[in-house]
Amino acid sequence: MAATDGEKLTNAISPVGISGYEGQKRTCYCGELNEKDAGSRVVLMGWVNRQRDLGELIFIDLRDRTGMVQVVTDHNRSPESFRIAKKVRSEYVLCVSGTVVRRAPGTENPGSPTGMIEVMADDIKVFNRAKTPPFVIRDEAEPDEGLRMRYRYLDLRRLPMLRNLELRHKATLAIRNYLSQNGFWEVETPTMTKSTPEGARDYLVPSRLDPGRFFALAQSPQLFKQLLMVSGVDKYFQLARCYRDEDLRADRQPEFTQIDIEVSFSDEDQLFAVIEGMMKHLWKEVLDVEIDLPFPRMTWNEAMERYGSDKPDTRFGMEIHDITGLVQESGFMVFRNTVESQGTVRALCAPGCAGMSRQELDSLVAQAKEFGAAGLIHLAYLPGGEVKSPVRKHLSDEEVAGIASVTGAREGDLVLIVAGPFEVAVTALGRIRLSLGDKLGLIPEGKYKFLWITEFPLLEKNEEDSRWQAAHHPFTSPVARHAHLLESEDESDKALIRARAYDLVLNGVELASGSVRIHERELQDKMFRLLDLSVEQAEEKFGFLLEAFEYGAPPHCGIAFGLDRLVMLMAGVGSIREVIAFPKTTKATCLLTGAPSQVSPEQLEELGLLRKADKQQKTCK
RNA sequence: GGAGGCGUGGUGUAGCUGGCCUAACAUACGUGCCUGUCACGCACGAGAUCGCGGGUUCAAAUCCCGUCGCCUCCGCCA
Repeated sequence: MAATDGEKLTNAISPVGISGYEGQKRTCYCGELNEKDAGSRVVLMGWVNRQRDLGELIFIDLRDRTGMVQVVTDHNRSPESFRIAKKVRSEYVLCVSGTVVRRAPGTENPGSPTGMIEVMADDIKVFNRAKTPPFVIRDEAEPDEGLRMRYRYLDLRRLPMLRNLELRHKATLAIRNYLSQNGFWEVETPTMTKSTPEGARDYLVPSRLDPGRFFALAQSPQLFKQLLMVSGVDKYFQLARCYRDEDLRADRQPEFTQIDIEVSFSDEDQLFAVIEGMMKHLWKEVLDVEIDLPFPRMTWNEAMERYGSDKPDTRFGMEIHDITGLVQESGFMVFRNTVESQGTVRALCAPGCAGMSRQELDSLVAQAKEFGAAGLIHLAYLPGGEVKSPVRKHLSDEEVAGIASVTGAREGDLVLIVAGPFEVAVTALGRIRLSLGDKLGLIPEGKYKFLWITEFPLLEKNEEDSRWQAAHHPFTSPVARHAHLLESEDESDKALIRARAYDLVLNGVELASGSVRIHERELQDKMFRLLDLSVEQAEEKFGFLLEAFEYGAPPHCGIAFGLDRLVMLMAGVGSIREVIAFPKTTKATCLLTGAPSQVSPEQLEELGLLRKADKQQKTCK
């Protein structure tokens, strides 16, 4: 029990005697010792991972951030250190002096990197004792994540977590080095800035000196980096903390880090080359993995057509196929009606899945519906040539054969079909593709498939008020061939305009996002008109940027990486919390510090958030 | 805003079609023994009113309702 431990710690007469740190120098780290060190005297400092007391012989696994090494004491050799070792417990903090020796034949531990040697202790000092930790600090242990976050400092003691922190450090260092060598300057921008009306919800900071007014924590340095281009910084980058008050996910935290980059007098091709070089450098430096350049490029349209996603995982195939032409005169009315109402019919082939059970099929249908599809049709191409499907009787033999031919389905395969509006049909199948790919084990481990997605739609319709809004942000250039559509009278043309916006995708994860910016005032004004923004509104929201652009803005473009996601993928873990030292829960709280917390009425009053009267009322309660 | 999963000694789990549960197992913890362990071993011991609140019942860890916490997903994230 915690209380008992506390008593033990404070009341027990120390049998070991805690030593202060008196300048004794550590000579090396535990995990770095090997056979070459045999014979040398060392001074180690670290935590007790485990003590094994064999009576007249005691082993201690001493741990620091590099790893572990076995310390031995026997009572003949050093009675004093033996006496101390006897009382040592897990997580005690020790200074061990001794000699590295090769282990006797037959006592080596091939399972440990330092298993060929051990340290014969002739002096052990205890810097500190430790309560029994709330969970075992061992690499493979996986306690409840809430508990890990509550005691994050203990969770981070686990070597895999320390590895993640180290990896993150190496990654950011490699990025800084690479960008600096390529002429980029790191410039800091304000985190306390002006609230932006569009985009994510802001975290607000009240101004004491200007009661009733608020700063917003920056959602990104977007506007500042464009101002820096106007300033002639030319090549900018920043590892910037960003804050967004939106619901959390495994890959989303309320505060996160962007690798923010912007360059002047460059187009996509030049920027892509710099970024590709950065990724190559990063993977080589940190993971010692060679990656191939250049990265393939795919337009947004093609990505949606083939993978039903704007961040396709191209580590495996199972692509989506268009069978609209095949079924436009189908006897199955769902298909025919879809085609007549300008919809589309798409299919994908799940290899070897013809034998799927009723239950598994039902779950696929449920998934498809969850992803927005009206339904999901399946055709099982059974071994022997028979085709089983709830709609088999509505389909002609030609249709059945045609679908097999287009999707590449063979005997034993299952074809899944969704009919509906383009984006609905392909995204539903795209999600099914991912979930099946995972289930069928089609996704290879250890592969890095980078991919540029280009020509995103410039605008998208806001579902709530059906207004057009910028898909990326309002300063994104349209592609030249669509510039004329900006002024088109035809409303449906707006959906067709493509932007000079791009994402870098890795293994199905959006790693980075950017665009070529508008740097001419007239084009920008057209853009605002398109977004139904009046001159006044634009002025109110981004006036300072528009004004800056009137003093000579260079053409510029940029990109921003989610550093947390990048490191997550490099570390091979499933959540960015694993690569963030002190993450927040899915309710955006910090279990370690207890933030967010209440503040005193005095504090609120000082900030102008509480009137004196309210305060008195509150205190009276 | 919505859907789902989980919550039982310090930790990880079992039990959860109600009663034989006076809650099991492993590990950690405490004491003792042990000179080659490395998930050390052996013996003994201590440790949980089953997240919290309410209900149903003769009887609730178990069923129902609510609530809190953690996680996953949808919406959301210019």
